[in-house]
Amino acid sequence: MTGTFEKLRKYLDQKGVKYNELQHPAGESAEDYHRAVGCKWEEQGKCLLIKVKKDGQKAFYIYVLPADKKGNLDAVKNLLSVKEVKLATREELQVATGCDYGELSPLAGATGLRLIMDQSFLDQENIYMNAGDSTKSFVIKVKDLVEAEKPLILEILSNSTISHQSISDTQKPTPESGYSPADIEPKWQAVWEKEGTYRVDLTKAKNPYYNLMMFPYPSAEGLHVGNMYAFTAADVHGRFKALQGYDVFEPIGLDGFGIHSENFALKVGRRPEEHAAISEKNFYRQLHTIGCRYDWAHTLETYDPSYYKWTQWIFVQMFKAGLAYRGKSVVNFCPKCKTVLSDEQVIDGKCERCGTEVAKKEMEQWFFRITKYAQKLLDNLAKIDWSEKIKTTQENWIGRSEGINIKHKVKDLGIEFEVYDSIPQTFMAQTFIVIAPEHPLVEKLVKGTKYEKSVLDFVAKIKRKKKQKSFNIEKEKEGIFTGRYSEDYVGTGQNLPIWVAGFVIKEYGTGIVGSSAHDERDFAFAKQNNLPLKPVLFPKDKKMAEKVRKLEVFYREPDGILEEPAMFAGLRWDEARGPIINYLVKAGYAERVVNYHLRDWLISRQRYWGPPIPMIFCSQCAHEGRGEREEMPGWYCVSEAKLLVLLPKIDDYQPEGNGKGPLAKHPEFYKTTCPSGHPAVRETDVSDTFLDSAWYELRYPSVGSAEADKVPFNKALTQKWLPVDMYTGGAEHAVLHLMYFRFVTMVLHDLGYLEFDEPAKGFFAHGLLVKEGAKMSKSKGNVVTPDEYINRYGTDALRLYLMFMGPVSEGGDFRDFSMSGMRRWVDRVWRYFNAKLENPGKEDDGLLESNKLVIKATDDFPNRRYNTTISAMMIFINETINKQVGKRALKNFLVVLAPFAPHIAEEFYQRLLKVAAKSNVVHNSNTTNKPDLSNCPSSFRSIHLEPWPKVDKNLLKAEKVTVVVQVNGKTRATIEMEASKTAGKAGEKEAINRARRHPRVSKHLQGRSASKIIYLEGRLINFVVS
RNA sequence: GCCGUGGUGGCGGAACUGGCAGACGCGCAGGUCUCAAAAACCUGUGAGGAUAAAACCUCGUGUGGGUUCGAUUCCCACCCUCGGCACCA
Repeated sequence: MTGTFEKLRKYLDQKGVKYNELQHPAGESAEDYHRAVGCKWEEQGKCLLIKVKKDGQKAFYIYVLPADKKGNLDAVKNLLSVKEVKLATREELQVATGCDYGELSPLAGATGLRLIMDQSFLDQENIYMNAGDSTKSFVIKVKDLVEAEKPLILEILSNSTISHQSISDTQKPTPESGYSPADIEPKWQAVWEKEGTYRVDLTKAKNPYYNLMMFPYPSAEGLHVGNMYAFTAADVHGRFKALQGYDVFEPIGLDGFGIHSENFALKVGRRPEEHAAISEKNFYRQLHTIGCRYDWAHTLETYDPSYYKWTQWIFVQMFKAGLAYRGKSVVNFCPKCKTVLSDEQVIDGKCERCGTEVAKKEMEQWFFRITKYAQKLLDNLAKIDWSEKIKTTQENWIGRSEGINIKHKVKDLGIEFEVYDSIPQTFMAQTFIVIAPEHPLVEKLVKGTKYEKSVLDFVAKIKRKKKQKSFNIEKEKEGIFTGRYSEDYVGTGQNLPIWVAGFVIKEYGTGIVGSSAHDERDFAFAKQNNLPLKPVLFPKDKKMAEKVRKLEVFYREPDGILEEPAMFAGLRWDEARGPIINYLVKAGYAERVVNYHLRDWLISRQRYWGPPIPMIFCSQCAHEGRGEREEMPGWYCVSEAKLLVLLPKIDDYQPEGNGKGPLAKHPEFYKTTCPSGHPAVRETDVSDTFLDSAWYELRYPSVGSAEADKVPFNKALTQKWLPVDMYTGGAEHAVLHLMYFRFVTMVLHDLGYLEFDEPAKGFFAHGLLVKEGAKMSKSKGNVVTPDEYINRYGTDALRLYLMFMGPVSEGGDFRDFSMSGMRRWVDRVWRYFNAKLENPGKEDDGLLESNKLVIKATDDFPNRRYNTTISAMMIFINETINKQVGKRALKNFLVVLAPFAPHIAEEFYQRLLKVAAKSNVVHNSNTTNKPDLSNCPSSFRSIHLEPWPKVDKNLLKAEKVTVVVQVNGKTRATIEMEASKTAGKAGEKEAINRARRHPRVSKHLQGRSASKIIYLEGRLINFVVS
């Protein structure tokens, strides 16, 4: 490496090129720098290569990466006054430059000069030149540089013949290592498939382990590297379990029904089912390449009629159990997707799928009564082994709140109503009542009074504002008096005025709130509307208390002291809660209630691409008050025998946003008869995509089974394999998918279909893989597909790279900088094994090292600390590369490697078996991409089904230990001792004596006496001196 | 505001249960080999000081306190990051 900064300076000086130096802010990494410069790493575009030979010495390469290819090309032509400039792809550049090594990005790893273009070659005067030192670079005028190098550049351009080579050519084995993932990976994938290495006999398996990962929805751009990150993490776990002797069932499928897929299909002008067919093919192709141990005999797609028939069946069960109902309410409506959304699907007031601002609309919709299960969803959290983070999030989302409903009666009208209060300690402070504008009671209160018009106008205004999203929830403290009073409030004889206020939420509690001086909102509302306030809680500080009394400040703290009612005076706010609730309940003024934040699951979607909701409505029956369920006259579910309700192929499948789905335009679909034979109509809405994925884990084992079209899930298989042992997925689904997933299982349990009431025993939340600090998304254009990287580095190296980034739970930042480093390591392993297998050591050689590795790995795997396992493997290679290593140690290493790099591990394990069998057959690595299975032995023994190595503890006993010697807690020396000699009194004495004699220690002990000596056997000695 | 998570070199990260801070890797620097590259291999790499060179010394895990022979780890207070929730009465 000669591309030093100073050399570059010298070069520029020599050429007379003017430059400025740019010092990068401290702490900026090369990545930060490149980002700042605005260069996109993943630019698929072409770049211009200029080779600059310098004074017969070393060569610099200048890479110009234009953002806008066409414009820049012309600019380059102009500058150089040439007719033609050829652009090369990165691969071509590699070939042309001979830089055919791991790091293929033209901007990274290139020796010598790097020239990075920001945006436009034409407009951008300055370019940044950075020579190896990422902390500073030169800022040079483009023209100056090109002018100085013109003769050379011209010469090079005229001479260089950039040949067109395909990507696969770049993967040709390098002569040094001979490692070619393009050869071995498809080869072993084919062998595993042929041998059924990952296929489990679902009925006979003795040790079942269901390893599930959240299936992807087939998006437009294909499987991205974030999916692969999650899948690899889950797969490593599954592979480890298999090595431990479990029969691991690891299925995969596609969540291809729903708005997201439909929106994309619409965008590209393709029919949803056509898009599904195309993306299915692509996804399964990609999923085959990422090296996971999928069971390809048990795939499912949610849009497959044989699947969604049973999604509809679940709807029917919900209806029969009284858990599906129609409700009219203000719902979230996405104007772009032209459909309603559940609360969970609205993020920051925007549509979860498309980011459009969500509007409020009053519509009648299908709901699932998930709130009925709120308590169970909460209680069961205690018995499942899910990550705490997810549990907490669910807990918060369910939002259980305990309190009381205080009884009220409207004066003169006699209407009774209740007011929810979760902090009733300050009930004596309540001086007025506020009611939500949407509350039905409002109309009754003002009917026929002089307040009627103004109140109803106010209500209309607030409704309008909320609809238009112009209701500022932070600031609005508007309200209006209804003219009514609550009579004799909790027996105090006081009448409290009833107001309508925009800030009250109709859906929470009773939609009516008792207001006091000890609630911030009420406080502000009262001040604005000149309502009385009566503080009853005061801080201990006299001055502060006076301020509270004068209503100068708002106050509510747990250590405040209550003054009223008299019987509780002197109690602290936090200790008064229980007694006060007891008092109010006993006196009959209130009753205990529990409220939840969780709302019912809005299930209908006015779209095309989903399972039609299997319901029929008969207006005649409705009129006569007949129906399948008493509370829902006119409604019948499609009988189980008549399922499936097939989604018809229609041409006008685009959503119109008129409150009805596209199916509503098709009488041939919706015209039917009710069970009594009257003409009736089918429901034309489809169900939410989250219903599709709320039960898929139940289906996987039964896919392809004899009665797959007769039952949603086979009873025996379900009993054997479920609940899921380990479920891996993203934390972002904590309140969406994971809540519905649990809910559906609970319902099916209560209906007697399942013996368990939780779908997954374990859940692991993987972190998010981001791209240079930003979330990968199509809109940002930074979605990375694994294909490209698999082509360049191989699946094994990519898997290792992803798992080495850090703990899987934390996610990571995908950058292609260090990936070449991992490929280098895989190359190193390749050479290592070639050498070791050629000349294996004695049986015990390397066993100590491999034992240490196995111990570390055994420890790390359950915690998914894969990064440290990989680190331990690197240490093993480093420690033994120049030593003799026996076959046992080699095998141990390969077993640990296998979950991460399944192909290379298999490759060398098979060679190892041959060596062990003293066979003279030398394995020829194929040079074609076609897998050659001819030399695959019939009695194929895959490394992936080998038992996890046992640790030989005797070996470790013989090892020397390092004892740390400290003086006053500061490490001054270390001494080596045999582990066996550090034990007991004798060991202590020996160790201390040796420590004292150590020059570095004695120096610090000189002239001072140790008042205390701490000895930890075999680990540490600490001399405490004054 | 509430709930949760985290803060360690140039970067990703490591450190068992309170016991050598910075494993492993990336990057960078120097070297070997090369006509020259690439690859490979070797060496160095927290900061500061000291020295001809070493040995060595001091500081250092967001900030300030505390507990301890000893603190990245435990306790208290604060600051910041990133998630999630939020007029929930």
